[in-house]
Amino acid sequence: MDFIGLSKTALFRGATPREVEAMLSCLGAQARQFSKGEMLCRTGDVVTALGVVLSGSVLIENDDLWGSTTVLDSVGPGQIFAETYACASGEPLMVNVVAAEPTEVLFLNVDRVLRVCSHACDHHSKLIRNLLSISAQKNLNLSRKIFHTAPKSIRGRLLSYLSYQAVRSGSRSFAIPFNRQQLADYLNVDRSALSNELSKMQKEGLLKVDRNQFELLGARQQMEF
Amino acid sequence: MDFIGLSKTALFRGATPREVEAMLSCLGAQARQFSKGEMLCRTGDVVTALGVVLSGSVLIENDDLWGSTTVLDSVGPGQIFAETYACASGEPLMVNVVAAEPTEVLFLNVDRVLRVCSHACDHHSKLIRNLLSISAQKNLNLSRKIFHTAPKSIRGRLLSYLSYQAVRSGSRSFAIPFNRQQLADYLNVDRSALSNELSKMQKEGLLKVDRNQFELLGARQQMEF
DNA sequence: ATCTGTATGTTGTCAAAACAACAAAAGGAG
DNA sequence: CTCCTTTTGTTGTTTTGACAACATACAGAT
Repeated sequence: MDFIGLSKTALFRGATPREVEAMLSCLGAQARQFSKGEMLCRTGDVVTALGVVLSGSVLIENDDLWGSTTVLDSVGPGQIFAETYACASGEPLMVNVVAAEPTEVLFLNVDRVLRVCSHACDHHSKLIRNLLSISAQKNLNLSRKIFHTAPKSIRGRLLSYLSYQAVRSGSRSFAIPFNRQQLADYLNVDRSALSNELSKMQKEGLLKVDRNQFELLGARQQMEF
Repeated sequence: MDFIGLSKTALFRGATPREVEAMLSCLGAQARQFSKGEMLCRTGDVVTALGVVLSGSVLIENDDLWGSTTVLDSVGPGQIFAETYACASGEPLMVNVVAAEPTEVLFLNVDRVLRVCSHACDHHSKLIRNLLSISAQKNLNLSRKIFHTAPKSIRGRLLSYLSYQAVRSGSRSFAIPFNRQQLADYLNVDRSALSNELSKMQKEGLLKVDRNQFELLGARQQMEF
């Protein structure tokens, strides 16, 4: 990803490549290279800049009390990371950011992004709107995950998640973006138990499943369980 | 809460009462009254304005598939609501907003907030920074909740939550802002099971508890479980 | 002090889900 | 096609936590 490609990302959407380049110099953006495994930020750090992945990818990881590492997210070209911490001034990181491969990252100081400069105010304010939109979007994603993992039973979680997917797709029949293991992780349940529950629900006539293709059936789904 | 009070809120922090008043007229803010039980927004609505509670309070509620209602949050004077949906343009609400009592609310069109006007740009951009900061902060709160409810066992959740509280307070001894029931709700577990687990952990010497006062003990907490 | 309501702790039962181990199906690569 | 890998489904066992019911402790009011 070069500066031209940036104009297609969520953060710079709406700006032309020329404008992107102008903004970057105006903002004093710093590009840096990282080799595989190198740590860009670590738990406890207080960051003031957000990162834009230009090429390669970074992993957002957490080390628990017992030393084992969990990958929370993977961030690829055009996507940003650490923006939440940079925007909530002063909050120390609860995660590590590690290069998953040779990676080039652009760092943007959030204060300078938010301090509207006298020139180019219109693109600049578009950038700010994009940043806010990204943050709000992330917010909704997190809320939804909490929402779908709130029911105590696997069936409850599945119905919550699948109902939402049906509404979102505007149809009782839809595909989900997860395989079984990923869905189990998302809903915070055991994969085999998830498979099992789906089988049961299918036998009870609540839905039809084939791989990641689902169909919710009948009004009975409001009554059962 | 009047316009003077607004200057002490998270959204308007940094602006004087005079400046707040100037901004409000510049932004075309609309104040409205609601009587108890009145619905301000409902599931499925697409909103373009955020709400600031001036007096009274509103409840953020969810109606599940079976018609029962869950209160997700309560928003009081000086706090804002619906800002996430208003900022993530086009996302329909997944919740209802209901007046819990006679309530006065100020609605701010987010587009106008984000469209920097020619006058008063400095306060205006402070407002935008505040909004982004609120969003980022909310983001971190949601992430933390997801994080602390990720472990499958009650003990795991407790250790995750308590460790964080210890780090945040900078001491092994600290108070938490929840009673048992609230903590159980936050960690998504049964209250009595939570009490029980705390007892066990205390017997095992992992910690000391008295009401909402906690003390994490020794290095053993890294080894056990 | 007593009464009352609320918060917290304790115990036992039971259903649900984690876990483990395996079988079956799907999808590629040669 | 076969071989290999990955994904998904099935079954049985074991652990866990939800739930109910109750006991105890605490705080406020009278």
